[in-house]
Amino acid sequence: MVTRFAPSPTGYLHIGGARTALFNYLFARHHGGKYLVRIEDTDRKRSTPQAIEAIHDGLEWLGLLGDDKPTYQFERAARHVEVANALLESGNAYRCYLTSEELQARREKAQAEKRPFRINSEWRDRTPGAEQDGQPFVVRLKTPSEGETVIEDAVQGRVAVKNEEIDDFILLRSDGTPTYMLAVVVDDHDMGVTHVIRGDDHLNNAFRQLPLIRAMGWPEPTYAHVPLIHGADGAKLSKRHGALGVDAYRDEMGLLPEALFNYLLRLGWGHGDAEIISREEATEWFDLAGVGKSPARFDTKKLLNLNGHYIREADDARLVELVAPKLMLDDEAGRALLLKAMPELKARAQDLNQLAESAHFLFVTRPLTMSEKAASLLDDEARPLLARAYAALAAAERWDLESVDAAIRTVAEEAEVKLGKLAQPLRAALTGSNTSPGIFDVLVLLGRDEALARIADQSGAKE
RNA sequence: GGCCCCUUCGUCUAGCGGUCUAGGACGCUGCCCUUUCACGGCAGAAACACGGGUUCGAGUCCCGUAGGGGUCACCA
Repeated sequence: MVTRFAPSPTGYLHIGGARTALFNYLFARHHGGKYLVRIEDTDRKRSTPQAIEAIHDGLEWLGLLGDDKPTYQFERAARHVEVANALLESGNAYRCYLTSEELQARREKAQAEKRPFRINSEWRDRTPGAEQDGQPFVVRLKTPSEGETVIEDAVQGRVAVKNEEIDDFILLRSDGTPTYMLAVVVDDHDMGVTHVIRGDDHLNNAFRQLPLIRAMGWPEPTYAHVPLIHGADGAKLSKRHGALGVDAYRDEMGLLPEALFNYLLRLGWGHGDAEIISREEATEWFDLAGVGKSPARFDTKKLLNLNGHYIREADDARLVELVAPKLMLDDEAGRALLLKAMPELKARAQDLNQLAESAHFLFVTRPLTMSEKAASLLDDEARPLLARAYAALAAAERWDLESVDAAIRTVAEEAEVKLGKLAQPLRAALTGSNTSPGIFDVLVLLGRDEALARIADQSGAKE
């Protein structure tokens, strides 16, 4: 059992491609088979090394690299031509001398007359004469013209198309280079691919590829055409709503790979009520029967919710490594402080950016700039309370959770105010914000000197 | 337009003829917890596109309608 993910390197690894890769990977793993990656770079004009790099990075980040080194389709061009020639020799393909201009003219004429257009090359049954000598030609496959072709698709079910709908598509261009349609079939065969799992935009292609496979007498793969992912508005996913490269999800959105993995898996596939699914469970449960036939819409909120879950589950040291660059933290002391604060910080972040932002207060230098809401907390009523808190904290013998807790609660009690009345201004003074981890945690994290200084800045208390 | 595919809460889905007064999750609303924000807990609003069949019985099968999507290159 062999599956493959075959992206064309004309851009980044987009979200739909990532899901296709995931399904191929999971299906192979589930059945103990092999999962391969093939770069479809036969379009030399549009394929770039940067795109290949981006795809590789994206797959690596998601843990979806192929089991072997990737195959590059362009390098196999000679083999593709060889197969085309074999087809020519066996009479399953023919040289067509129709030029693209002629074809274009026929297409337009058909359109003007509102007739469906089909390529109907007279060269299918015509032997080239002397005048064709040296003239450019393409090689076309002789597809069957009667009856129908049926595909038992593992996702779509039984799909039948009349053979008259299937045109004699091009195998070799007039410059002698192989087309995608030829290349996929040859490569899939040579790589031993048994299950072709891909976007359902390829379903129509399957009806062309099958006659080619049959002409060669090769074993037919099982097809599984997975519905495309749509944007939140139901339209095709475009750059505007989520068709970003996975690198953007990582770098800009601040996602963890396991969150995207889980989200993509649940998009179009379900396993009972399971929502949080580990890689191991996914491997154990994944099947093509569970893949829905209708396109799914991309939902950023749910993705973020999942990401929050995985952040809370993530190892603190790992999160420090991911967040430190966003804070431009390069010293050990800073990292140590971040690590110490991480259990409190990660409890309230949905993405790595929020996580970095929430840590910001730890590293700013006095005097703090107050957010609007923080500033409004520091009113005339609050300042004297802060001064009292300052005194109580300064007098504390030790500086740990227990003692600062006791000190602050005592101040609130003596001043006959609710704890919140004191905690909120304190939070503002200490963090410059109205939201933060628990106030006692903040005091301890900042340390005695820094904490007292920040309180003094806002209360007018003298050190 | 031709061909092909799809249609359960706003979204992702469970459902594979009776157990569905349709379940879960995200989101939303309310309450609880609480020093803030989150987390967590509890409660709630919210769907079988429509119309015909088949059947004792249909969200589940069939047909049509509407809506959505895909594809029609010497791109992949």
